[in-house]
Amino acid sequence: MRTLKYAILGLLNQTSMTGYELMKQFESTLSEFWYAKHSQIYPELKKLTDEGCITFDIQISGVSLEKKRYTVTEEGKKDFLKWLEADTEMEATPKDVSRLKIFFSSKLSDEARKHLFEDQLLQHQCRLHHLIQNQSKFDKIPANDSDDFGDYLVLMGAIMREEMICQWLGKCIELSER
Amino acid sequence: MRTLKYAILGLLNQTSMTGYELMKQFESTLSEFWYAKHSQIYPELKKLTDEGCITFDIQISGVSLEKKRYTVTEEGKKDFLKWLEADTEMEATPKDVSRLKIFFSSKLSDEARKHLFEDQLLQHQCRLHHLIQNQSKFDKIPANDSDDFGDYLVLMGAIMREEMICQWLGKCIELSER
DNA sequence: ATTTGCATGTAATCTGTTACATGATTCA
DNA sequence: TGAATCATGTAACAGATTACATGCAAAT
Repeated sequence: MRTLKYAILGLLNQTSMTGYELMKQFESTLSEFWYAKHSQIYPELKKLTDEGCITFDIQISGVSLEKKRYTVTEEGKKDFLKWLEADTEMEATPKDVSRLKIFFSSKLSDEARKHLFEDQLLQHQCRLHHLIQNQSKFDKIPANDSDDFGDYLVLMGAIMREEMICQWLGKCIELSER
Repeated sequence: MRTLKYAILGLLNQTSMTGYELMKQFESTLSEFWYAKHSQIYPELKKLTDEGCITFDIQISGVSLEKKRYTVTEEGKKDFLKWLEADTEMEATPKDVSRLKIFFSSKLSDEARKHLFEDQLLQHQCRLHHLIQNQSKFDKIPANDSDDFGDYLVLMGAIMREEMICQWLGKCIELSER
């Protein structure tokens, strides 16, 4: 499906960047729904260059450090928009080790089961806290044609997801203690 | 992490099964949080046999059809419990192509963006409907030491997730139309 | 000076999907 | 008798992670 390709094209379509900056974007904003390590990003950038979707120019930082700043070509923009406009058939529910363990939780002792639920609850409460802090960077809802609009929507979605998971785990604890 | 290994051990720990029946289990119950194709299951069964986690006996069905019925060994049970009891550090948020598209949705026309949201909403409403139908197989909440307990919890979690996503997409449509 | 972060790449391995391949059984 | 399903496997490929590998720049 080449999703990494389109994630990169989409980001470069917002602003020209180096591979390192792309990596930072994946770590920060996009980490709630897509991500890639540098070992996957650099080869993909090379491939996209060969395919004519992006170009780069080399900038020298300091004395001799070479940076490759990548920019989307017209062909790359076309390619990206075509992907964005195409229908997305719903994927299978994502794999989730925690849910798998909860599925088998009847095999645990009462204490171990309780620990499993409460440990998960704590971790998700922590993530929720961070997301809410993140949200404070928006002082108002961005316009639907600004780059921040999608950012706002997915952050809202992430917060709703974590709230739901915390609720669910709360119910699991409740039902487990009957 | 060998998660497939433990998913298989966990299922076989409930009842002995053939590879084909395991595949069916992945397609039905577990599909909300784990799954595997037969092309991944059969090699993994071979590997687990070599590792001494499971054994099999061959049954002849009809005239000549050979079925391998797999059973967990004591070692396999120990291995499974050790995995189940170990702490699970929270994974990265799962990758999600739809959310990636929504992240970039400001690049779409008003109509295309509306279509994206409404198409997703429809698909998730449909999945929610199926999940609720599934839930009706439980006439009461299973005891926390029965095999059905985990089944009930993850189904509840899946329903809550789909409800949350439908709510989120509703809000996306709302904010997009301002 | 040393540590942290910037910056770019490759190699080996693991996980998972799609396609290839075969054959028996059951039901209409 | 033909189609759907049961049943088992392998091969090629795609996607992603971990580890290997190098070197510059900035801050302490």
